[in-house]
Amino acid sequence: MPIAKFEEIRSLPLFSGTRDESFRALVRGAYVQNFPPHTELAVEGEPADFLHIIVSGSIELFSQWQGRETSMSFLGANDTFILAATIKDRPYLMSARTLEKSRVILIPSEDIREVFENDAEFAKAIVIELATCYRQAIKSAKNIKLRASPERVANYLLKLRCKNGGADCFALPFEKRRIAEFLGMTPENLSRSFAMLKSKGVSVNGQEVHVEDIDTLTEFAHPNPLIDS
Amino acid sequence: MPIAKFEEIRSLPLFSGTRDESFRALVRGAYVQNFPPHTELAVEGEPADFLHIIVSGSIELFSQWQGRETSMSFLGANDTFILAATIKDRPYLMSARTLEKSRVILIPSEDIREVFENDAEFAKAIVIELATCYRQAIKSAKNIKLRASPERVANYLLKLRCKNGGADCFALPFEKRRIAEFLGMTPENLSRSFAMLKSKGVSVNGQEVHVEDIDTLTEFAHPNPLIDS
DNA sequence: CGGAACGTTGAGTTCGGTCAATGCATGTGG
DNA sequence: CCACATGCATTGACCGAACTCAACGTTCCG
Repeated sequence: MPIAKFEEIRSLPLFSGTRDESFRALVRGAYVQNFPPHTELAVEGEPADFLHIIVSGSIELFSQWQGRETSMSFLGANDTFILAATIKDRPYLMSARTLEKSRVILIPSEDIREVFENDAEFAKAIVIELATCYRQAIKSAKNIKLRASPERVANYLLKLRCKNGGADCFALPFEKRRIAEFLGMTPENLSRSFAMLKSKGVSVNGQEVHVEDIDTLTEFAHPNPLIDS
Repeated sequence: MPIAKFEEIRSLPLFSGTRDESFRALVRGAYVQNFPPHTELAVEGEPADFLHIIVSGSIELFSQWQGRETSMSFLGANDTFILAATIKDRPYLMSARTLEKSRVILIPSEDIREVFENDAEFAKAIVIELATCYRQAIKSAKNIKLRASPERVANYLLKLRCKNGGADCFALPFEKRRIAEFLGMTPENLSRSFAMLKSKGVSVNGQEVHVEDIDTLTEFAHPNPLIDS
């Protein structure tokens, strides 16, 4: 496998400190793949044979139980999944599907574990990535357990606004039904939350969001860095 | 600080592969402390100056927002907290309090980060510990998002039964109010769930639980290794 | 021009939370 | 030893939040 194909990930935080020799060992058995939208890349319960790194596109992690389904997180370019399963050599806890056309690099889990043993810088990068994922999971749990659904929606909009550089007008990044699942509510309820947030100076038309009164919205949402980062 | 004081943790998975030299560096600035019940050891939002390792006793991790509070997890002997904050040098996301008299070892976060850089075996142990915590957090989120409250209670009882060697009679390990918070419900609702589970062959008297019909309970709970491990 | 998927809205129901009263166990001080 | 206070657990009544189901409008595609 020519290393040139992987130049696009060489500079990612996960590999930036990695020795050239280690990097070559990582990409030796790796391959790049393009997936169409709505393709399942991983199914929960299956063994974690590859670490996945997203080059472009977007991917949803979700879980199912007894016919119910919930979104766990949305990933984009440069994100990885599912590192913990790779490290522990255990089955996936979540399934993954593409939301749009996506380009993904797959690295055999064994290679990850091997390089991890021999390259301290790579090990450090892995740990930081894992710690970040863990803290994100804790924040998500706090969001679900401590907030009512309109509060979760309000804080989600504030986060989106922030990601868009603080503009008062921006687009929802995914279908509303996906956002609803992610926020732990039904699509119907998300609609009602949007309707209710009109009184807080928010208007939603299709994918487009207008925040007309940031102060009122913020006062209602009570955003907190220990939940919303 | 005499190394003898720390012999009790030398054999923990986190340190079992660590070189003697590294271990000495870790315990040099460390200290052991005994805390009475209901003592706060950490407050969310504060900087993570120490990694905590529980020698004995039990500790609750919890979070607050807008006057509301929720239990995030219960820890016991040999568990650590809060590793991710130590690694990333960021504030705690959760507060910690003792539930009973507890003995805890505190290691300065800087020492952890330093030894991590120089001892590959220790780094590996850290990563495994972190990956375990992360997967536990994911399981917990799935439990909350995918299950109704009586289902969470039923599965919690099955897990307790398992921890007690499969005996059909065992004691709840904490106050019911704490268990309720942990399971994402009110104490009143936990009572009602217990009442409802009578029809599934469960009787709860005070701290004592009797599982009289494991098959019926299991059929209702639908336990899943990807949630309940 | 259908047909399909999504989003919204309304009506009805269920689940879970709030509040208040009671019971029970524990602990304290007289 | 008793009287009393305190805190937890339970129960019932009530309320509100969120889910279900159904209907309808819209958009997007074939």
